[in-house]
Amino acid sequence: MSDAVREPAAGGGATSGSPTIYDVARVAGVSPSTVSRALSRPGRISAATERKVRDTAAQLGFRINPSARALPTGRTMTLALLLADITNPVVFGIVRGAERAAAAARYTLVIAESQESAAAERATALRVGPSVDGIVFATRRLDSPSLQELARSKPAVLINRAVEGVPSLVPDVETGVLALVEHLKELGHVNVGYLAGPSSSWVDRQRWDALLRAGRAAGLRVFEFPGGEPTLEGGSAAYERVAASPATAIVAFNDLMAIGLLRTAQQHGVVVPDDLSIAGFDDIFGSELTTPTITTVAAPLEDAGEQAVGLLLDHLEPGGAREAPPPFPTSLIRRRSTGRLLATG
Amino acid sequence: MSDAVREPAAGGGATSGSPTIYDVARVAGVSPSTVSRALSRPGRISAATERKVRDTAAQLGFRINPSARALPTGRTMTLALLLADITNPVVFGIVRGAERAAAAARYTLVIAESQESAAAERATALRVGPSVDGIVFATRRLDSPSLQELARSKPAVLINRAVEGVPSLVPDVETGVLALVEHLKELGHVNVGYLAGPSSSWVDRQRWDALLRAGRAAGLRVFEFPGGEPTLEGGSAAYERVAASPATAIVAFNDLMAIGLLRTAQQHGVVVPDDLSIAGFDDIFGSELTTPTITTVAAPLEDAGEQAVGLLLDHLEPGGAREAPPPFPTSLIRRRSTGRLLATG
DNA sequence: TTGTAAGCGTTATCAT
DNA sequence: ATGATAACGCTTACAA
Repeated sequence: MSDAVREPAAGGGATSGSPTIYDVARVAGVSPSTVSRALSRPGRISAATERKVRDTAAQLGFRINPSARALPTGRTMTLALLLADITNPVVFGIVRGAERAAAAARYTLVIAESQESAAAERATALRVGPSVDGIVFATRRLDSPSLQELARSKPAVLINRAVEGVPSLVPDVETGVLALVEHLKELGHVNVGYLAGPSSSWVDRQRWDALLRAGRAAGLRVFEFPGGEPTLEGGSAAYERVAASPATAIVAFNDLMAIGLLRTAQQHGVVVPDDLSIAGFDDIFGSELTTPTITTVAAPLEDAGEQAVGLLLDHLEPGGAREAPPPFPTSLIRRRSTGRLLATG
Repeated sequence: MSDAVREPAAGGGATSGSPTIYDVARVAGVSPSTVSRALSRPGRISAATERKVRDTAAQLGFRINPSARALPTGRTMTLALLLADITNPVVFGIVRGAERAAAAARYTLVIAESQESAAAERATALRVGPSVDGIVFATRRLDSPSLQELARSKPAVLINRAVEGVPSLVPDVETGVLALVEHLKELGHVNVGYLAGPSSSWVDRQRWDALLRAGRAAGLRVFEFPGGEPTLEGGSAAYERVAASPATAIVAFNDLMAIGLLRTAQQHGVVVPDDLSIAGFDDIFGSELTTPTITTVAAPLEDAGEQAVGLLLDHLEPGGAREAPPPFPTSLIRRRSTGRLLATG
């Protein structure tokens, strides 16, 4: 049946592989432009012809060639999501949300990882740039000037980071941190240490700033441990410093570090939360698998990913540039890793 | 400096946006075809001209237009990875490996998720098909005929699944399961229950078959609990059945289910592994975060993802179709969720 | 409403 | 070794 299509081309175009609009046109008895219009511009054509064209297109198994379409239009219908680290659980939500939003808008999502360095991130952006209509940056190493420059040559949206002149989707850390500080204060903590993440992280600064402000306002003593890798190892590595400090509660840059710290502390005989309270950020998968489960400041990352793509899509429109969306909310999830300090001899 | 490029087109092509090979040709004083050759076919051209062309290309900030290139060549230099569920920790390794391999080969990786149904998976494959040179299927709902048909119209590779006529990368479950059975036997278990995953899963059948064989060979009594969702919930949901059964050790389809079962069992006062041993598959992030940590059969998923892309790339080559790669190894990771049964009154 | 024809930026086939 | 020139499959004025 569909073999009819495979026949050697009759005149027009070489029927090499999949049928083209020329094939559809010939079979439907219309011109190629009519086919094009019927398929991409419903309504600008008589209902009858449109129907006929769609039918024969379906019958021939016609699938539009995206590259061919992108050439005259300049639109690839593809978006890129740049990630620092795919295996970091924080990004799962973002990826899923972004993919969903892209698919819903009939866009294709390209995922690119660029662990190494700022240079690698730049290179990755430049590499995928030409094949996409826009980029969502969920990276952290790139400096603002580079980001601004990249955003100039290709529509871009930042997630979890704010840079002057580049649309972005950022969390409202304030709310979650405020709740966390309240929580710790209620539990009787006074000395609260912040286990910092990578120094290049915008989010890290936000979290520390919010903690500092809220902590002072609440009458707590807050201080910062130097930044480390945002991983289990990074958390583990901080244990000695934490143990040597006066902190009775630790707020880690993220759950990964919180868990790393938790495990190492436990290995050293520290009981959490009796001897030490630990909290994190992100509510990653795994945070409620530990014993005790991790108290954390969560954000709707899946929504964020979805909105980031939505924002990017808006900027792609001719009249685009919708105003900056409000920060997405964060909230405290109280679990078992925070508690009242146990009075010990 | 680079502003020179932005000048209104001089004769040739409309300099709308990024420079084309025509711009490079004009500036370098050669023909467009020479530019094309210099850029995509190093060596087929005089060293001097190639140098000149490359320099001016760099100077103008020329970036090749992938859509334009794809039109005559038919190669998009893009690959797709189809996933059933992005948030399932099992796929992280696969994604990372695949992305790495693709990037190394200068290919772009498209990620597409298709949770729902076989129909959704098919639709997704058809949707991304035209924009890519090949597809890696890491899905499970599609039936073999559909897969074979899809593979006919577009190079495809399967991961974690074997289908006649379609190249695939599958695990050697045997080895890991054998070790697991030995382990359980050593611990004194006799009645071993298998908590099955989705009935549509090829991997599920492999695991059960291997367990059945190895179990019988070892003189154990093995039996299967009806399949459930491969999630925490799926594992939790099976608790009642497990509790009612004679099993003293449970092998779950995957770690997610194992963890789900573990938690629900614990909530019911069951002590793992004293009262019940639990093991899983995949060694996902989170398996060593639980208390007790999960004994599991692991596979090098990152390598698998990398090799799947490699295999696909091979099939894209003219002389392609390298022979089927050997199954990738699996091995037992002994942790704390399995142990000797505690004698109780 | 529909058809004709000229691009879009590359590659590939010829010549030279 | 290099240069014209014709595709590649689609969109889009411009005509009819």
